Amino acid sequence: MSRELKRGTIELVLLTLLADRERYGYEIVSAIEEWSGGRLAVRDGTLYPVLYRLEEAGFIEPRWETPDRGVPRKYYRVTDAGRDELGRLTAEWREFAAGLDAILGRKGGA
Amino acid sequence: MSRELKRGTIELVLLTLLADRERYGYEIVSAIEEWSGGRLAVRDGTLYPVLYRLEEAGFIEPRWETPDRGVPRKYYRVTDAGRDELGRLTAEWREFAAGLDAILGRKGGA
DNA sequence: ATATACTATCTTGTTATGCAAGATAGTCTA
DNA sequence: TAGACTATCTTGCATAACAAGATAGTATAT
Repeated sequence: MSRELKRGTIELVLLTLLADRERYGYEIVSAIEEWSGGRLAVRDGTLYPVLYRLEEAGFIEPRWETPDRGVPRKYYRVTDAGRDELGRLTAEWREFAAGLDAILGRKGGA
Repeated sequence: MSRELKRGTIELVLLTLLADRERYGYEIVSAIEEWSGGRLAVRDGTLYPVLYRLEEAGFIEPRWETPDRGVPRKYYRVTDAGRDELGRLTAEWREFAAGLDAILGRKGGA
């Protein structure tokens, strides 16, 4: 899977997964593979910087959970602004995919 | 339109347009807007380097046309290797879009 | 005890590429 | 003689995905 195609879509993917429910970073890696039917994969070294970008932009909020046993987990949830952004990014993706599908000749894309 | 979404798709777009028929660079800029229904746009400063990449890879071939009047035009046509690459890129795009749509279309659940 | 493997977060350096901005040059009209 | 338009091409910048590695706790086996 080409690295370049993923550009600009990972934030959309993360917001979608976190809008479903609160998740922690390491969990998201496997969720992406599962939700995409094995078609998409993202490394954790890619994931964390994206989470920080989203947090700094106010789209998601972290919450540490430190269990008696086990490694601490940092759970993220989507803010109201994050849901707005999710809607915006989704619309942008659909518009882009529709434009590309129109060029490829596929009818009724996105 | 986000710059990042276009990443890795411009070569696919160019090969598609040039597989339709021979075209020159400046013409492709407007063809992209037309074919995409106004949804996609690419600057000429973006286009020419991509054409050189495709030419160097052996996917397209140039042909200068110098009319008695007017600025010379460099027409590109797709090679056999270019058609193979077009098929490969198209499949990759469809796989990626299917994966992302699967994530976007999934409402809750495991 | 120690080695391996797994969970989990985080950082650094590399690389690819789309684009803004500008250079160059010919044509056409006012 | 100026402006707008066609047409190709170059330079430098910003962004983001990733490989690779660091850190650290837990679990199992030998």
